[in-house]
Amino acid sequence: MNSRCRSRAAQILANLPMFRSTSGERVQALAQYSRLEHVPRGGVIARRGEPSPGLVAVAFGLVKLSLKGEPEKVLRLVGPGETFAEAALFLERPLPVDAEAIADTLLVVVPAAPLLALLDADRAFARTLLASMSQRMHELVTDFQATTQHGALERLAAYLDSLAPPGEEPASFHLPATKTVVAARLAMTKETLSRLLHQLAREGLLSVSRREIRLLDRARIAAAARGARRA
Amino acid sequence: MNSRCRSRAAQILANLPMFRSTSGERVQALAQYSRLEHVPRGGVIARRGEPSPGLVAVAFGLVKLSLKGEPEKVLRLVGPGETFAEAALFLERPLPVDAEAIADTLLVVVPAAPLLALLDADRAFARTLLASMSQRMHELVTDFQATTQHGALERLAAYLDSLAPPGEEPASFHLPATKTVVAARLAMTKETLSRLLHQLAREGLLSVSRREIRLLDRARIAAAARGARRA
DNA sequence: GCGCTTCTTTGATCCATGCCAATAAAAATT
DNA sequence: AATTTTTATTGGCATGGATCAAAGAAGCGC
Repeated sequence: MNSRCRSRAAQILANLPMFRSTSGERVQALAQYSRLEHVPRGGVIARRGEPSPGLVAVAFGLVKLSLKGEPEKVLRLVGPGETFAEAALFLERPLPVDAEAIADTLLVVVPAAPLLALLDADRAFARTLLASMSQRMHELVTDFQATTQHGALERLAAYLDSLAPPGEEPASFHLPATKTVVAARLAMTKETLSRLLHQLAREGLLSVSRREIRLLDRARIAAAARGARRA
Repeated sequence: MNSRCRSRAAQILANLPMFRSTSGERVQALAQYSRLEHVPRGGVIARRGEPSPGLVAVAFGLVKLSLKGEPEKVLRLVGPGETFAEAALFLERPLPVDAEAIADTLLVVVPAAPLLALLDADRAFARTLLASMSQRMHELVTDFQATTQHGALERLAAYLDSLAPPGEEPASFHLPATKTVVAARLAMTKETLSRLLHQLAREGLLSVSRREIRLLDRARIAAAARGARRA
């Protein structure tokens, strides 16, 4: 890897929350061992069952982590500034998920060895990493709860509410991926998603156009997320 | 806490995989700051939304970690030699689950502060803890997959297969809790569990008596777990 | 811009599970 | 052993969401 790439990698890594408190030099050192990987839309990054490639950070693009099977379940959509596969660093076990780029994506892949070394060298890093994994765990549990205890409509409402930028109403934003992928992320079929979205539109809570969502009545969206019965 | 308790706590902690590579002295030190807690069957250990009490280890008994709501979902049953609430040590967020003793239980509760100190002092501990959390994460993902992608019968078969001791056939063992709790652990109602168990019994794959399960045909149980259609 | 491919919508039907209710059986309590 | 409380079984019914099928729309490469 040439020096331009190395400094690019260092820059990307330095911006991760995980390395917030790590010195610039150490991040540089990490970048030395890392590689940049460009993956086109649709490209496979890793397959379930393979050994982990190391810690993966997304510079730009979007990665879909999914559990293969019928139907496909999307565990997480990983965007710029986020990382995945941390947990696999500490287990011999192979990856439990498939990773695929669903947009043109640039990755920084940091192998396990230098990270383990950093763990010994930098005490703050250990805590930050632990915190980061704890956070991920918390999200998983929340998601699990949503999937097992709430209906499809509630999950959708909660998801939309979480995507909406804070502030002015009506809030407007884009879905991060195709509706088919979003549906899989929400543990429902695309048909169900389509129907629910149109139902909410009919009731005047939002409007949909292509991938753009406009929340017209956030209070009622939030209420729907909490499971309030509608008229 | 008197010295008898302290040494009891130290002994329990020392046997945890998490402290496998930690020196006896350090474990002793940890025990100094810990407290033993005896909780009767049915007793509440922590409620969702409360701040974490610290790392909790089970000496004997059984703890149910569950997501409250309709219906209740049991995330995990924590038995002797296991721990929970690690993740909460590194987040300000309150616990995402309820913890209740479902048998007479003895706990060792280690507050966050000495653990964080140990993290700095003992490099191996950081790795072991990370590995332990990664392991937990992996289990959660596996469970998530089972719940979202497999039917109730497959989940039950996989669960029974995982409980069965390796070796001789027919394998025989006890359910770790009442059928109602096991059902919640498997994300189904007790009615569904009852029906599935009797269905499998009728088909000759197993026999049930009280909480004792006897797997008569492990090959077919394993097949059912993989979703094979039955005649 | 044209045609191909992928995504989305909509309707009809089906079915695994949940929900309710009534026993029945077991376990705990006296 | 009798009583109460908790757990488990069984039947009947209701329903959310999956599945199948078939058009439409949008995006994409040529």
